[in-house]
This record gives sequence, structure tokens and C-alpha cells, in this order.
Amino acid sequence: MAKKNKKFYLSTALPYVNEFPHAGWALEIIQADVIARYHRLLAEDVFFLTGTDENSLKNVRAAEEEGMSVKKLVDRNAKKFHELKDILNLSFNDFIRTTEERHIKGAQKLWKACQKDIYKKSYRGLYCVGCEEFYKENELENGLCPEHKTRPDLVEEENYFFRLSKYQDKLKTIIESDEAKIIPQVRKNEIISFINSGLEDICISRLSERGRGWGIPVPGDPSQILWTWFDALSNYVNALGYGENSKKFQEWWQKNENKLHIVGKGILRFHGIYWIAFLLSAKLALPKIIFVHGYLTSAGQKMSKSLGNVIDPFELVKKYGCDPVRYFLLREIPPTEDGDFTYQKFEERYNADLASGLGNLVARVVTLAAELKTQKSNLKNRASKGSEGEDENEVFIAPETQNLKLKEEIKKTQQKYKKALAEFKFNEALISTWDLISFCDKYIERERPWEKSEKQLSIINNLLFALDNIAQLLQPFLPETSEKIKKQLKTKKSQPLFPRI
RNA sequence: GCCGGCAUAGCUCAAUGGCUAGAGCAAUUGCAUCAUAAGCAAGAGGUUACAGGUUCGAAUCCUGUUGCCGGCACCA
Repeated sequence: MAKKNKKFYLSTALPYVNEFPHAGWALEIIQADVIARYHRLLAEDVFFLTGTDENSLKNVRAAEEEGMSVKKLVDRNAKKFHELKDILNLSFNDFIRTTEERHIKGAQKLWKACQKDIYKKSYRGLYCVGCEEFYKENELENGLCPEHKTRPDLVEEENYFFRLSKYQDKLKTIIESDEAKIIPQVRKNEIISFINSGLEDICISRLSERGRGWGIPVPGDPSQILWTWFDALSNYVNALGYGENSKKFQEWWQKNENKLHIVGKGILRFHGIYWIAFLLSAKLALPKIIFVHGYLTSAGQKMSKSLGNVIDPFELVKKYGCDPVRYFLLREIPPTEDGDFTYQKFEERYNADLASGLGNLVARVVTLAAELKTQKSNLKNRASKGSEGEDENEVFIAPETQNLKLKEEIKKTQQKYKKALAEFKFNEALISTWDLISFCDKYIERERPWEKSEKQLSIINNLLFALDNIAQLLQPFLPETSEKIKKQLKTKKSQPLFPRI
């Protein structure tokens, strides 16, 4: 009888596809990938979801600027986002686009499930015809549109509203008690203080003509489309088959405790409040954890087209390779705060940690092991010809080591690593791993395994054992490098992992 | 403006109110030569933003000042 593994569901946010992906998005999806791979290592069944948000008016406008149909634009850009899978070695299981039938069906089903909390009301706002956008009073410059320098019209239209106010107390309890846990604490506090300031009902539909008909129609009222956030958030259940109430949906969402959303700090409210409220209204299960990461800046500034400082993950990988990019983002950027990218910092990290640290250690150990292997097989050949095959095991990764100090060091590293990952502290998990690398360098220096001695074999075995463990720890972070190390330990053929820059 | 957070070595960050405030990177010197000029060791680097206060004792707690950051609803 096959044992049922623990299930683990995680999602990234869905990025707008009005532009190509930048390195900030790479940060989020790489963080998610590490968590997914780590849980697979723990022998859990993992479902890792990502995708693209395509119904936004932003996409309509981007298409107009480029003079192409919206469909064509979102197809082209969504493809680019999906290409990151190969470029960054991502292991997501599903990629949902909000223009897919399964999504549309699910979003409309969620709307109907929330029906008792939805009502129609007229909405008044300041509307700029040029921008085709509503502005708030404080967004205007001297009462004029900042873009067109014209006076916006006071427009009134009927929209559907969601009774968010009704859920205020319930939401407060859920967030405060960690029934849906927001990590880190500062973000949780922000959400609580936002709830405490009083929740008003929110508008969850738009007039269809404002979006040129692009968007998901409100069930029973085709003159309106779903507000993009009501639409987009439902992807987390739609990909599991909420639309047709599939077995998959029941197993992975309704009956599964381990559900994680990974989001950027800018969209926390949509997840920590609105999404929870929609789920409560529809009487669906709630996510367990919402992990909120910071943003990636470029040379200290926000990445923007006009500043020309946007970091392109495709270029980065082309120049340095996939694992160095993963390593930098996970090691250098504090997981829950903003972190900065510069080429100088990138290359410093690369040379110090990857080339001189990990790469050099693997090279020296593999070379030592290879030399010992050659010596041994020469001796053997002189004694008796052709007893091949046994050599392989002469110098091999010992399944155990007798060196208690090394054993203890590895155990200590594993514990720190585990604790760090449970708290999404990717950088700290890597720091512990690099402490073990440094321990090995000191061990080599002390034991001098390049000198012939009786201990030589056991020293090198110990090192191979340690490196095998290091490769294992690196697997979620640097999957390709982890494989390469394991292969070199086996074949004893040294090949530079990270050539110095 | 209101609320919250942060300020520690050149850089990135540690330090339940308690030993001489610690690591890594960068830089200096010595040792080593298995290794990708990589490794190891040592010394150097500090008014813990500033000014007060509480305490036997403060980076840590309190007050004030300065600076930076975040949140403050429908960003369609």
C-alpha cells in the first residue's frame, strides 16, 4: 500500500504581461522555486503554481501603444514569462493564464458564490478621458490630470460592490490568530492596522466599455466586467479545478492545510484582506501562509524604463549562467526587505562565494581523490592485472564518516538550514551552507591530504562525504550545480563549476 | 499630516540589559602549494546617527533631535 505523502501547495502572484519580465519578478519566482524543491526533497507532494494576469486594462493600453491586438500582445508576453522556466530552471507544475477558459469559468463561479455579499451602487469619480482612468483628488496636480493637464470629469456609473465591511471582525481574528499567517511580522502589523482603521465595501466591477470589452463578464450582466483583482485572485483555486469542482481542487485546496502564497509587498492587501474575504464569503478554505517579499532595486533606485536601469533576467543568465543568478538573488537580497542589484555586487559575490568558495573546494577535493584513485589502481595493476571495477569504491563517498567533529558540523549546518528555510530566510540557509564549505577548507589545511600518509584515504573520504552533503543542501537553491558536484564526486573528473570573472 | 519600523567597521549584516560590540566581503602582512592566483592565519579597521535620562551595568530600556524607509482603500 502506497503511503500518502503530505501535500504542499504554493503559488506566486500573477504578473501583468504589459511588459517583459524583469529581475524583480525573477526574485519572487526563484524564491518560490526553492521552497517547492525543498518540500519535494522532504518527500512531500508539491503543487507549484504560477502564471500570468492578462485581463487588466494595462494590457489593453500596452497593445494599443504597440499597435497590435490585445490577444496578440498577451500571447507574446505570456510566452516570454513562461520561457523563464528553462532560463531560470524553475520547477512549477502549472502555469495559468487568466484568459484561459478554466480561469474564466472559475472566476465567474466565485462571483456567484459571493452573490449574497454583492450589491449594485452608483460610483462617482474624477475621470480623465485622455488617460481613460479615474483619479483620486490627491493624485491631481492643481485639480488637473498630471498626464494631460486637463480637468477630469465627474463621472457617475453603476458598479457592483462587495460587502467587505461585513467581514471586518472575522478578518481581524483570522490575521491576529495566524489562522492565515502573514510573514513577516511588520506586514502582518500593517494589515491589522489597516483593518482597524475600518473596512469599507469595495467596488468589484467595471463598465465593460471602459476596457474595450477586454475582461471577464459579470455573470448575468455583460455590460460589466470583473474588477481585475477579483478576477486575478481566483486563479489560485481555478488552476486546481474550482470551476468544475474537481477532485484535485478538493484535495489540494479544501482538504489541504499546507497552502502558501508568495507575494510582493505592494499587493499584500489584496491577498491578506480581499482574497481572504472572498474565500470566506464563498465558504472556501483559506490559505495557511502569505509570505511577503521585498522589492529589488537597481543601483539603489526603483527599476524603471525611464531611468533605463531595468535588469533583464534573460541577459543576466546569458552572461553569467542560471545558478549564479539564483545564488545572487537568494543570498544577497534580504528575503523580506528591499535589496539592491548592481553588477559590481553580483561579480563580487560570484568570485568570492562561487568561484573561490564552492567551486575551488570541489576542484581541490576532486583532484585529490582522483590522484589517490590513480595511485591505488597503479599499485593494483602491478600486483594483479585486471581486477577492474573494485577501484570505484576505493575512494568513494563514504556512506558514513567516522569523524565525529565533521559529523557534528554537518548536523549543525542541517539544523540551521532547516530552521532558516522554515522561516523563508533563504540567505541564512546559504550562509550556513557556506560555513560548512569554510569548515572543509580549514580541515584540508590542517590535515594536508596531499601528503602521503595512512590517514590520507580517510581524510579524502571524509571530504567527499562532506561535499556530498553540501551538494544535497544546495539542491533546492542551485539544482544544476548540485547535480554537477554529485557527478564529479562519482567520476573524479574535475571541471570548473564557476570560472572566475 | 497620522501611524509604524530602522540607523552598528569602507560595504552587507550579527549581538535573551552582562566577558574586550562580533562575522563575511574588500584592503595589509605572514604561512601553505591539493586547488579556479584559490586556501589558512594574524593584525588593522567602532564616539553603536546625535543629545539627554534610567541602571551596579545600555547597541539593547525611556525622552527628544536628525536622517532613511514602509503603510494610510477601490493605483479600472
